[in-house]
Amino acid sequence: MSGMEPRRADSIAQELEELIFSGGFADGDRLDEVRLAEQFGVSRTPLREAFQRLAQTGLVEQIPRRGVFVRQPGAVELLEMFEVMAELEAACGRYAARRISDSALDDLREANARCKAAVERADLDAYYLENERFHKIIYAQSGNGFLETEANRLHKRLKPFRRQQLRLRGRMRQSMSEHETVVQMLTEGDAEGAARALRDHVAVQGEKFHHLVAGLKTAAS
Amino acid sequence: MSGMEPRRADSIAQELEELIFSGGFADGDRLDEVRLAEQFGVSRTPLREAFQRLAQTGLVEQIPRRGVFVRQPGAVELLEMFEVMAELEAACGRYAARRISDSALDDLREANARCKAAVERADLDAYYLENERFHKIIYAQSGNGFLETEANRLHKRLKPFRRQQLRLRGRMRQSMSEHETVVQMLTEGDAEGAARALRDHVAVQGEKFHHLVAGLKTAAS
DNA sequence: GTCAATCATCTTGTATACAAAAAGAAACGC
DNA sequence: GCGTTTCTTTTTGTATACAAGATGATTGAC
Repeated sequence: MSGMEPRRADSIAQELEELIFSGGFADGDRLDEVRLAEQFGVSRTPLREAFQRLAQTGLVEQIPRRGVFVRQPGAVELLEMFEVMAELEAACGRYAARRISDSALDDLREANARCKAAVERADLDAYYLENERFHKIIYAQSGNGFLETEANRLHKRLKPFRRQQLRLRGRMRQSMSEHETVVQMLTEGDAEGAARALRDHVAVQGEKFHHLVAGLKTAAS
Repeated sequence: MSGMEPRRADSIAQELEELIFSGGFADGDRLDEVRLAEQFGVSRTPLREAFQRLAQTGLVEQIPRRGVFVRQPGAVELLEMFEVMAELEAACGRYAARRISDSALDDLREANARCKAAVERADLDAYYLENERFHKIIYAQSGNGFLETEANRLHKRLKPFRRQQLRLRGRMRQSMSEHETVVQMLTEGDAEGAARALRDHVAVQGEKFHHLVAGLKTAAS
């Protein structure tokens, strides 16, 4: 995909991102420049560059003259992000309903079929992969490159949380039927219908997750 | 507002931002690290930090081992950005219709009245300022902090372009009447109506601007 | 004369060195 | 004993030095 050798700072940013996503750090943890530098075997310079990349996506907060601290979103902020994701997806759907190509519609149906197969096998990983394909096709078919980029950005940030939410009982099956509604609306060229279907589809994910997290908190207290 | 001394890199990023916004650089121009460093009287290190800030907001593009290049959006990309802005504002409006407080509604009416006064005086600067207040109130009243942040981010980026578009004949007056529709919808708690009014209000700005730029290009060729 | 290869130069990326600010510890006064 | 103040230590921010890739010129082959 890219024959270009990435700069060291880039790969470090990616690795740190993975670490934070996978729960390697708690909310508020300070990222020690010197410790991480020797851990990665580089100097502080590329690390500081990596920190800025992370700050840009909101994964860490840089406080001047204090340091950088990981920022794991709480239940409320997560719900807010899912709400925005729902709006972006709705917008993609509205545009895509008017602009989507026949071949893209076929791709959508194909991804959906593979999703269905994954549900039958209860294969969470496969489902997750095809689900992502499904959504990215819609982003692209919005015909708005900026919208597509923004949607992908937020989609990526919500990735680790969406996954947990899928584990809820019956969620995969429900999600599938929502996908089918989306495809139908896009096929009919119903812009508002597609927008509504996508908004609800994504918003429900956020709400489920919100309940999940809120529930955990209550249980822990 | 902030008693905190900003780091040097921050202020440099801001200055560069201003420079790019105000047309100090053309699309594709390369930002020379050493030249700018001595121009600002600092070393390359804080400049490189500043570059990353700018890359994050999309003002410049960093190409590994090549350098950073300013990226002035063209007519198409600008239209795309306005379309996304329209969707974000519509979302703010939809939420705000259910959540807005009475005092915020008063603030909105007040800002609108000052807008009107500015139109009468044909005072572009005053109009622009109050218009911004108007929109930011709606972002805040969405009750979704993440949405508010994202809306403000894009709003800021579109700032220099929105301004030019206001110069079109009759645009300020039209914009005013659109504002009044928005206030009415929010007062009535009509979520979909507020969303539609705001989407149209912002989308038309993008379209006007698109025509404006496209027209310039055609005339120049 | 054109094209290719090599070499010189310039630019970016990284490492190290230094300065200044914040955090923490110890001494002092009450 | 508690709070305050000073001093030490740690940590961030910036400058400089060095390494490696990219650009452009020069040379040579055909």
